[in-house]
Amino acid sequence: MTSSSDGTGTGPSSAPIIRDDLLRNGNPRPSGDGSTDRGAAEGDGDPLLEGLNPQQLEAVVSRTGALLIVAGAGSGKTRVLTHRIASLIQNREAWPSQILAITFTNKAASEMRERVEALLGSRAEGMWISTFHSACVRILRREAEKFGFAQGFTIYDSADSRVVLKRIIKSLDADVLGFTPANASARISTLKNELADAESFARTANFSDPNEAAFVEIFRQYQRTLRAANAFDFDDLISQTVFLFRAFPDVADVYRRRFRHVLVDEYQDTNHAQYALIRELVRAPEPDADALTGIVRPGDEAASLTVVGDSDQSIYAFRGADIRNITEFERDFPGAQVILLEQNYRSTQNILSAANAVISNNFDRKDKKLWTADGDGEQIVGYTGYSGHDEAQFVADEIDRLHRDGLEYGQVAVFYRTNAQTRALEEIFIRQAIPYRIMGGTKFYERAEIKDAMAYLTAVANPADELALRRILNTPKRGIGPATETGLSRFAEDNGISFREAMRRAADLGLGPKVTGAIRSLSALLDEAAEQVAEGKVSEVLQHLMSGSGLITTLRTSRDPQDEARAENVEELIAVVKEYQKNNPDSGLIDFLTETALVAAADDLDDASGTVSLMTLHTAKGLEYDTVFLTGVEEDLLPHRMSANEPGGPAEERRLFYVGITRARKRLFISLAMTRAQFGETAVAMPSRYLQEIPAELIDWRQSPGTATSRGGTQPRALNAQRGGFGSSGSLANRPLTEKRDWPNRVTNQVRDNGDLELEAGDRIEHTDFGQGRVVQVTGVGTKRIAHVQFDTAGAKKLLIKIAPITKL
DNA sequence: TCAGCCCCCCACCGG
DNA sequence: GGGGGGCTGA
Repeated sequence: MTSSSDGTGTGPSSAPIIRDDLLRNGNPRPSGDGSTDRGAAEGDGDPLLEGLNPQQLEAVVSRTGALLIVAGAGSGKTRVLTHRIASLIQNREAWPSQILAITFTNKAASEMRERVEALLGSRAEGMWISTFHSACVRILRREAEKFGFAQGFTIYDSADSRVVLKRIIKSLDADVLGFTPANASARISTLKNELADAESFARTANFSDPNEAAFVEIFRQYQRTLRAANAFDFDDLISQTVFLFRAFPDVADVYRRRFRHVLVDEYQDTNHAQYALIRELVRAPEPDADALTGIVRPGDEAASLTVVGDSDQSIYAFRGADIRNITEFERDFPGAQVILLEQNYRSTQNILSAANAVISNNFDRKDKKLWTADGDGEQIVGYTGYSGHDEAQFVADEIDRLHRDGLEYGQVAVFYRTNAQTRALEEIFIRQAIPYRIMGGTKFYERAEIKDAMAYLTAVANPADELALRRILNTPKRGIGPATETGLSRFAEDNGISFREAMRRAADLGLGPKVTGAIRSLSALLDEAAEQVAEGKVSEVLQHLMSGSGLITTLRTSRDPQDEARAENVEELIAVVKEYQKNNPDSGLIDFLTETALVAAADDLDDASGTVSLMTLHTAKGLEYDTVFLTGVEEDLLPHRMSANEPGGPAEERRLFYVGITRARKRLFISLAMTRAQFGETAVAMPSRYLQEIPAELIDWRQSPGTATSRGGTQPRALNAQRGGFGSSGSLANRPLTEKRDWPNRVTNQVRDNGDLELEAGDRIEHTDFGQGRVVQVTGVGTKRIAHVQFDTAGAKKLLIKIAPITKL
């Protein structure tokens, strides 16, 4: 049992300002009885409680040990969470360091942090607001040495895992059994999400099945390789933290005592490993009695747990999310309080009606209808382009129009199902001079040249990482081929030394003088860099590695025209490092590597307010924008072809569509294309089945998919049967459209190098896609000059002069 | 033994 | 469109 605060020791638990009764788990607050019928008057005078509806207020002030907030889209969930955190701090019920708030995406984490900081100012420091993965890395880095890893362990991304698996599969000839790096990786990932490891799996495996026997061996070797490389993959970060807590209860207790308030966002998306981690964290620590006084200190009870979720927004089944975690919360945590937030404060009624109509097609759900008191708003706008580029052009034109009417670019988001769809959007946006930023994509860090540069840093930070060493061994080309690589590897094995040590002893391998010299100078470069690390400056280390290795120089002098851009990317990485260092003066090389491994893009380093945000529907969850473009609403994309035939697939894809719709505050655009490029080829696309689930009167089709038939002609286009088909506001209804020439407003993705073409107001130009027009105005300088053109038939457009496919007449 | 070239095969979503 | 594997020429 908890005694009263003694007020003498150190640490928050002894601070007199902490209200002991409130730290106690499960105790009612002095001022309340836990009923949801709490008058708003209670919030009077406290800015943190003002303007909350009764349910939101209860969710902020409730202090039961376990709290589930069922929050429909736009119901003020983030507001409730951030105010709840802020009120804990403000009322001195907790120190910031006692708060652990977990989200799924980096974007959501930085958003929550910003909002808490806005409420509290600098008092938010010391709070852990992070993704599951970053929280686990922080714990693992501190405790790594307790279980045989060095503190500077590497985090392998999925591509790294596949390289390892590829080698293993090849060495075992397991490819004949149907193993590929991708499927083996997926299988291992699924197991790790269930907290299985190679040995526990082996215990239940059926070894008479050659496939299963081979898989056990692959799994074992994979895990052995990672351990030898002092590396964790993404799934390990969670599962190993759970194993750590279970194996070392005293270590777990440190975190259990520290985090008195654990809050989990998007709880419906937790998988078993994440669930287990939460359970471990909110378990009561062993009593920590003061040996001298015998006083048991407060904080020895289980931490309070707040989870927020909405089963209609569960979209991560593909990585093991288990909806039961939320549906069975009350059984898991007896005495838990449940609060429902249903009123929507984000979207117009038209948008909500569309969302309600769509999601009601999912069975097995508790009926729930979002509603707003704010009115119908504008109709949803629909558009069908001939191709992905036409669709992108429509999006660009609408953004341009809205921007001219005063809407900030930062208030606009474009969503899509797959990252591949960004290409067409980017090509058109660049040509149309629309500032955009791709959120959440890992693209930059997935580029080969960036991975190369990062591998140099990794090799310095974690010399055990053979994968990183092999990657840079012959990058740039220095005449060290596969034979030499294998030779080094064998030499290391034969002599019981690391690959890195084998490089130092290259002279003993009996290789040619040229190759030996190449290995030794690389080895020396890495040694120099390692010494430099101790002095601090990560950017200098990277610059030294880049100039010493000649990576940038090689790219600059290459004959391949694309290498120039690659060199610039590496330069940009150096700039990123410098920027990182400026913002995090106390952070070292390992911190930087962790950050880049876990934080998809450098997107929270920059303020994106002046740019349109492009992201996948998955990244969009939890965010909101004034204006939303939901693109590629086609069969095979949404639902995606990989999900359409899986059990639960179409329902999950519908939730994804629902998530996208409910992000919009005022304006929602839904678009699709008749044809879509994939594999570099163009295929016919059909409207998504979900489109017909939106009541026809809610959508204003600027250009309807109508009754156009697919090229195969065996099926009418999916939608015309319902509700009399699409509105015929577009001129295309009831007219088969199979030929591109029948389709108006079609654009290409052509660009042209216009060099230093000079344009001024009044000039006439001709554009490949838009025909003739008159230049109204020219803005910007140099390569960023933009022509504002009034086309004779295509309307007003902005064009980036340098690359637009235009000629001066 | 290595570099260059061609061809094939692929591809959902995130940390 | 692009990365990786396999083949060929030096």
